Amino acid sequence: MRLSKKGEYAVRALVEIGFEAHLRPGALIQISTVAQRTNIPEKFLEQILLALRNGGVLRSKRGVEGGYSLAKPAEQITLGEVIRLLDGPLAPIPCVSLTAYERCSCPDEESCGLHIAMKQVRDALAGILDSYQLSRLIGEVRKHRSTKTTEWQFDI
Amino acid sequence: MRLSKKGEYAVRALVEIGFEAHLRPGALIQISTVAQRTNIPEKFLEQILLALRNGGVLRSKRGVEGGYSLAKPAEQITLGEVIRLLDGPLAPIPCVSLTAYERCSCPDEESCGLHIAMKQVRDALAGILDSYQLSRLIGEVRKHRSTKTTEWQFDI
DNA sequence: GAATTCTCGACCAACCAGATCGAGTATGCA
DNA sequence: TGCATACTCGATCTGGTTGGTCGAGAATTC
Repeated sequence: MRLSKKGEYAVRALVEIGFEAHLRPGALIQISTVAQRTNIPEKFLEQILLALRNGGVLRSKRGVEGGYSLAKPAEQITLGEVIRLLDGPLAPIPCVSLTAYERCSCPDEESCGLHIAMKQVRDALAGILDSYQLSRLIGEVRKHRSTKTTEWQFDI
Repeated sequence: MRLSKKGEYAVRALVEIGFEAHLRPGALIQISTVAQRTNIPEKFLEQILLALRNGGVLRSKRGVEGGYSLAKPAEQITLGEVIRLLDGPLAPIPCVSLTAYERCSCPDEESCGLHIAMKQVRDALAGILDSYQLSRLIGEVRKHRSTKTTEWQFDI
């Protein structure tokens, strides 16, 4: 039931990017900067941000003064969306997945105990992750970092 | 967020063994029989049942007329226990695991958004799986199979 | 046109999942 | 005792995934 490094890094990077967006609205932030601040291997992070971009979570600009920024408000980005983008479906087994359903070997799904249990798990997982907004994570970090730099604390 | 084949097979096999226990209380059932009925590769199933035995879920007897049976009542066996035995901790990342905690790279866990979110996921997962009894799964199967053979239907 | 920064495909080592094999050991029975 | 039955257990194999790196290319700005 593990979250991959990709998934983990994606969330951490997004928090960093979202945090920056809050400090300097509209600004772009470079891969290298994010990599430094989060301690994620730069070239690996590159792949991750690209996936997020292709998934519509980030927006990018090339060339001098280029970089990444959120493609939509942090309230509209959920952990579920991000994790699915990098780790695939949330469902523990394919036969209970809505997005990537695949028939399993049991003779009858309706009466398969495992199926019923895993459906519950999938629903719980989706329930939590799909309603967990990026803005919430950022808020958490802000609360913490604000003990050092308080100047932008008022405006949220 | 996948459940491994081992975990899946373990549950399916336990349902079969538990079902048998209900039909013929106290009886033993052989690996080969379970393998046939569940369509799980026999030698692979062997490993799984062994792990379940070492984990205290199954009891075994060698030699002629040997086999496996539940080591305790089906009400006392939970999906959580079984899955942990074969797939390890339920927690999506080690830094929120109670049973296999490991510090992660973030500077402060209390203020790490990912940490907070994943803790919720872990709790939800454990909440569902640790209260899901094997007997419930068996009941489900009984309900279904009883449409064909009804003779033992009364006694539960 | 040169510096910067994202894009993208190829590559790689390590690890793990899923599965198989074969020898070993305990047990019951003739 | 000897043999058949079944679990035990370590070794091995294959392919795929994970986590990560490299290098050339394309867009953008100055």
